[in-house]
Amino acid sequence: MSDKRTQLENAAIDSVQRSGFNNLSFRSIASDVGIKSSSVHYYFPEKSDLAAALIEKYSVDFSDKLRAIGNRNISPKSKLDAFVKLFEDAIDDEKFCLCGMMAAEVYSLNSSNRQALLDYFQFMEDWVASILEGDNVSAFGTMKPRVLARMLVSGLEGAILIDRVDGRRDRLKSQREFIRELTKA
Amino acid sequence: MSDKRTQLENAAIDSVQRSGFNNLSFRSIASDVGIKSSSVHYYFPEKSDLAAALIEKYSVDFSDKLRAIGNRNISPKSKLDAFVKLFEDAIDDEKFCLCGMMAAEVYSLNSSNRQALLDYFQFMEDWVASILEGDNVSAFGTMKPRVLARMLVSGLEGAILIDRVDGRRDRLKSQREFIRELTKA
DNA sequence: GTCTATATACAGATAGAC
DNA sequence: GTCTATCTGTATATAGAC
Repeated sequence: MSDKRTQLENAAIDSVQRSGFNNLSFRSIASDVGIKSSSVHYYFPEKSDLAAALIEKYSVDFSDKLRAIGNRNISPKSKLDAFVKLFEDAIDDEKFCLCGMMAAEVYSLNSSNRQALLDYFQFMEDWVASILEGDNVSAFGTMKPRVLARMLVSGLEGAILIDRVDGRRDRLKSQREFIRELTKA
Repeated sequence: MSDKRTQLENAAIDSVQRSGFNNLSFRSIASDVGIKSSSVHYYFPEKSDLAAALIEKYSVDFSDKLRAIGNRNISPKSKLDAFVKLFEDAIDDEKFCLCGMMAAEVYSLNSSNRQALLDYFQFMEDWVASILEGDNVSAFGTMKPRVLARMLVSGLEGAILIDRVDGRRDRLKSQREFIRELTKA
């Protein structure tokens, strides 16, 4: 059993991915871990402190996963497929990407937390670009890996956003088809 | 000056595109049009009634714009560029797509309103596919127009979601590059 | 149609005891 | 660290006068 702070963060991340940061309450995560809402303020004085902790933890967990995939001795296609699977897993849990969710709620975030979101998306883009710069990846016209990486990051965030509405995976599947074309050379 | 109902809908749509449906209050739109919140209930008894009206109005306005673009005597590339410009205009007003925003907030919508969101995205996808099925559009490997259309819809929703965080257009620009490749044949 | 007034619920945040 | 108690603000929604 991890410490209370970690339990609170995990409960909060789960809640934000399902129902957003605005819908997240000190009361609800307190109840999840068996304490009172006033005690949550001991760990996170204001809600913006909680936001910062959630983005940070989610980003670190996610970048760890991407690095692990990147270090595997598999093809670029397999790496990108493993990447897409992270989004499919979220859909199966009826979850959106935490940073995608908070991007929609950007009006309720301070500038520091907005920057943290941008850092998350930038890291993802850089990771995808590094994969697309490898061998066995086909160009698409004159589009550079950087541009294709942006396409994939935007495409995956948009796909999970829409697919989550009905729980299907139609748009995520189209992203997979695109990756197949890019990596069949 | 349009009637009160229309004024309320316009104020509400603007508000949702900026700060979400959960953050929308009867009080705020009442204040926007100079009446009291209890009077808003005369037009929209419950918030779900308001949601339905907003999605409906936004969808009709949007599909009118797409049909107008489709009917112009211009190239497929120009049509898709005009399509992307709709998203750029939203970014410039610090707005997200209303249906994209409400898709993120899907947990607070009833099933009827969820279906209305899906109908919106489906219409957009069908429209893009119809453009991509025309002449002067290049295939990308074995990807069919339907799949490419899904790529563009997801990609544009994700691009505006992320770009809105810092007000830039980096990801929307990448979508434009993709369209350029598709339509340069 | 619009108002005042109100019921009910829940939010973030703080004070102070233990 | 966690609690009880409370302050203040805001939300949806309704009753009933005009």
